[in-house]
Amino acid sequence: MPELPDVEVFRRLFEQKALNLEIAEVAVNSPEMLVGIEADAWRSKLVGSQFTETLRHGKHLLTALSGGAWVVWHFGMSGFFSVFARMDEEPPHDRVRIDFASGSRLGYSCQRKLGEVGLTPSPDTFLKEKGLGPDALDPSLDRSSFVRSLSTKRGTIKSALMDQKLLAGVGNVYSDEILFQASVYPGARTSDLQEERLAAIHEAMRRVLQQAIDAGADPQAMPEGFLLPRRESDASCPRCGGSVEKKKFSGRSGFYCPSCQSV
DNA sequence: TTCCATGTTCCGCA
DNA sequence: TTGCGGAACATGGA
Repeated sequence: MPELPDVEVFRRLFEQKALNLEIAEVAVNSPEMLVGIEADAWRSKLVGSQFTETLRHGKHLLTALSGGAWVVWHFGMSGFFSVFARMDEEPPHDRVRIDFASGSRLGYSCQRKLGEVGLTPSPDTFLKEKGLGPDALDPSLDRSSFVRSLSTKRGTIKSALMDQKLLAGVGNVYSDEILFQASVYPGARTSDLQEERLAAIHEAMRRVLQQAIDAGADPQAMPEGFLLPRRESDASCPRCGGSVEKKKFSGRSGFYCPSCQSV
């Protein structure tokens, strides 16, 4: 679930439900998911404090604490937030839970435990440490800088789009959608693509991510013509009606339409 | 039972 | 030396 659009939806939920509330209690049910800090130390940073602002970079969500530090949330393949108005509710696989003095609670669930929760002094420090590229929707990643950074890549265009050090936020599902919308075969060598095609991918990337956010990252609410709700081998292509194919590209399964997408 | 899953990191090979 | 691609990671559903 959690690629850029999903995390943006989480950010908005957090912004709406968790900002400026005193943190009364913190439960760390799966301490192994905390990175670089002990559960007790992390808890005591939060309790008595408040979240004051949020920032999303790619698939990471950073939330500022009134004490100065920032909590870093990463959702792996199965993470999400849930908010409860009542204290007697709790979702399954609740790895971390924050109870607010106002009586509501925020749960961080991550069934597969591939996510991470941590603490950083500042977003800058964190981004530098991780070596993340610019956020895929950042205006600074314009057509020319997108083309420039992709021009150094040797592998497939699909894996280039998913390289978080190049640009942050695009994962397996949205790389497929972007390439479908741009009519480019996922297994095309990046170095074989002309500049106009890279520019088309850039344009499709911005459009797809924004539309997915507007749809609340809900597959059923995506615009007509999206491949995303049809990630099955026997599905029909929303554009030509032909059959969607599934194939491994550098270890991940990609879905594409062989007649609409080409090198 | 075996395979697969929307993420990241590590290792071997070119 | 650098970078690509596959395996591994943890867990549960088909």
